[in-house]
Amino acid sequence: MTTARESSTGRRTDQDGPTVVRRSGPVLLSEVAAHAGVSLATASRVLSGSRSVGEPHRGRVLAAAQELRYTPNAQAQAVARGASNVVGLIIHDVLDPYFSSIAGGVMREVEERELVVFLASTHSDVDRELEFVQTMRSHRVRALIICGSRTTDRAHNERLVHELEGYAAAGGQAAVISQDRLGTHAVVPQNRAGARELGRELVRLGHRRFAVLAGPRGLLASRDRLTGFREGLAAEGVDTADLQVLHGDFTREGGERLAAQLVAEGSTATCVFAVNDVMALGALAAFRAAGVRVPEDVSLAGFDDIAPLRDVVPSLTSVRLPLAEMGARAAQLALDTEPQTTSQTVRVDAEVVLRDSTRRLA
Amino acid sequence: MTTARESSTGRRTDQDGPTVVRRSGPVLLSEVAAHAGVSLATASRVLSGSRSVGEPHRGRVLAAAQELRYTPNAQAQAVARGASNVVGLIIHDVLDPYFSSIAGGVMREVEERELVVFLASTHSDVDRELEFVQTMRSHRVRALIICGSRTTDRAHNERLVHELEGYAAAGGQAAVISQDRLGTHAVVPQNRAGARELGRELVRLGHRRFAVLAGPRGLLASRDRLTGFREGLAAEGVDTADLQVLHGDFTREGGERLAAQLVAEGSTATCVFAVNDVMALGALAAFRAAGVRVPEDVSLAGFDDIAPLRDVVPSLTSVRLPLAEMGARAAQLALDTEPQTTSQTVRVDAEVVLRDSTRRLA
DNA sequence: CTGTTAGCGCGTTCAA
DNA sequence: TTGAACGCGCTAACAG
Repeated sequence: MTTARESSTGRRTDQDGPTVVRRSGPVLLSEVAAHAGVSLATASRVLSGSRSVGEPHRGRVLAAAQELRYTPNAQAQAVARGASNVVGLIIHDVLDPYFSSIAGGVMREVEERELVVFLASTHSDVDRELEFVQTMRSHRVRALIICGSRTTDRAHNERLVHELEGYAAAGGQAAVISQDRLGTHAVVPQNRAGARELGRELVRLGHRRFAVLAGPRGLLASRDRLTGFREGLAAEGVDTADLQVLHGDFTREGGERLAAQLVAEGSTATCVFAVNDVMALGALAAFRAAGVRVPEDVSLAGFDDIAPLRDVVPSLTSVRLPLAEMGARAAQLALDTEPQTTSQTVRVDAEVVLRDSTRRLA
Repeated sequence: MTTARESSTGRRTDQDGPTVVRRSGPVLLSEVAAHAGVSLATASRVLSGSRSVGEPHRGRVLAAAQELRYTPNAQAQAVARGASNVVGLIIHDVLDPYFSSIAGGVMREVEERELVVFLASTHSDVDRELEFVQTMRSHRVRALIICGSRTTDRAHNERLVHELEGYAAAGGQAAVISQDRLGTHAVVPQNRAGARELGRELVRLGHRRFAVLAGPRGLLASRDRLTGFREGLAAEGVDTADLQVLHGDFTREGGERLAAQLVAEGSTATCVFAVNDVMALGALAAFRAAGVRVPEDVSLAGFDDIAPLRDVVPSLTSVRLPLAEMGARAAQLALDTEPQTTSQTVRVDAEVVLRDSTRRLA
């Protein structure tokens, strides 16, 4: 066996052996063409499946490609073709079932079209969100999907809109899953209406004194759900002036902390509404730890109806959102809409699902 | 406002207004250069942060880039530079907490290096796994991470190895999280040892009659855990000849179905080992539905110690795997190893965590 | 139907 | 330090 070093150009070493092909770096189309004895153009045509290929040649190119283990350079293809086949997806956290369910829906739709997805998680950091949008722009993603509640942070919103305008101007399609505030396509869960209906149902169960475990004040999803919940209570004749509202993180830990606080304060609420399910799960754990029984001592309701809810006892009352479908819908909006079209908004209904965690009061 | 149509080339329309720039498609580096009155090369230098830049120029380029909202074309950069900044990640399912935890770890490591991740989910379909490896190769990912148990499917393994050899030959780095069978770097959870220790602990709790809810027969993770479990029982003097083993899907539904079957058959086992936590969760639901109490009527243990376990009652005995760290470690192996180096294997210990779902027998 | 040629957007060498 | 020119791997006009 020869120990001949390869030429510094990193190209193939010419040897007299049969087909001993040592090389560094991927196989090139030009090599396939040469190996098949045709021009680069014809090789490109048969492998790109474009059109018109002579049968003596066609087969030889295919054979050469297979033998050489040729894999086209998607990046170069995208540059030459002027359009990439990747979709960007920005979420807060893969570990959060809310986001992973949506991601699942997006990916199903994306993979169906033989595209690839860039996934980035902001961990609720607005600066990272902005960075990722830039990164996605840079990679010329043909569609960009941003999910996660918008906030009242005007400065951030403006920068984001600015960035998205640049993206759109360059021919990119974007869709958000949350509130319709960015001038892009939008899949908008009916947070307010859903929470309103939940409020009404809970009052109908006989509850009058409520506490709400809310997210950060600037988070629109939390805000909308709180507003809707208030409306629901009011619609059923409950005075919401003294509604107890605690603000914390939009996470399991947030819910845990707030519920503990509720217990410590000796809240007299008979029913607690956590504005999302992960917070509700945290609250459930805190109540359990404090010896407060759900629903005997206090009723508990969440929002989103995430998958892990299936495995908790008592089963948790929630407001169902078709998460996977929302993701899929957003992907459709971004992928199947003609550029230069006015952006569309898809409203998604939320449905109250009463379960064991909310009891009927005597 | 003029309604002048853009030229068919889609380039900028020359107008006399101040800086009215209508164009289609992204802003180009050449435009930034022109706008700054410098050559393309200098513009490239300052924006790529390479070196030596005159201060009259440097500033003007930066200003022009900002004004024009220039975003470099990462694809073209990758082609010109000969190296991309994307990492490929192949998992089975984003919705499965096992995989999303690992994905979280991978992404943390990847984002720390200012890289991007391509995420693909196979839904346990080996053909899709192979397709995705090709796709990732095609996109010239600088690192590829494949997670999910290997199988005994020789044909598939060979094709996969073949594909990965091509990837490696082209200079790519790959790491698997599962078994070390692909000739790549590997992060290998000690499934067998973990299950063995679990078996011993359960016997020490007084159990003698066990049932195992296993995954598909060809799945190595399931097989290793079953083997280890057997060894653990045997080590404590339990005869495993008549160990009851049921095979099903490696999913929550699989666990649910098998547990229901166990109940229907009137199993006399006092302790059930589900080879992974999602199966255990499904089993728990099935037992609950059948009126079989855990752990009073039967003890139950799982494997992986996934996050959602926190919220189930009774708390589930499991074998802890540091999922996020495993993902991070795999990313490190693939990203921080010099190409042409022999592939490394990192063994990851699994730790038994006894909780309420497994009771001590009288 | 095929090969030649000119791009795609950018990095980088080479002189100047 | 700067700019002209070439190269990256591939697609798509254009002729033949």
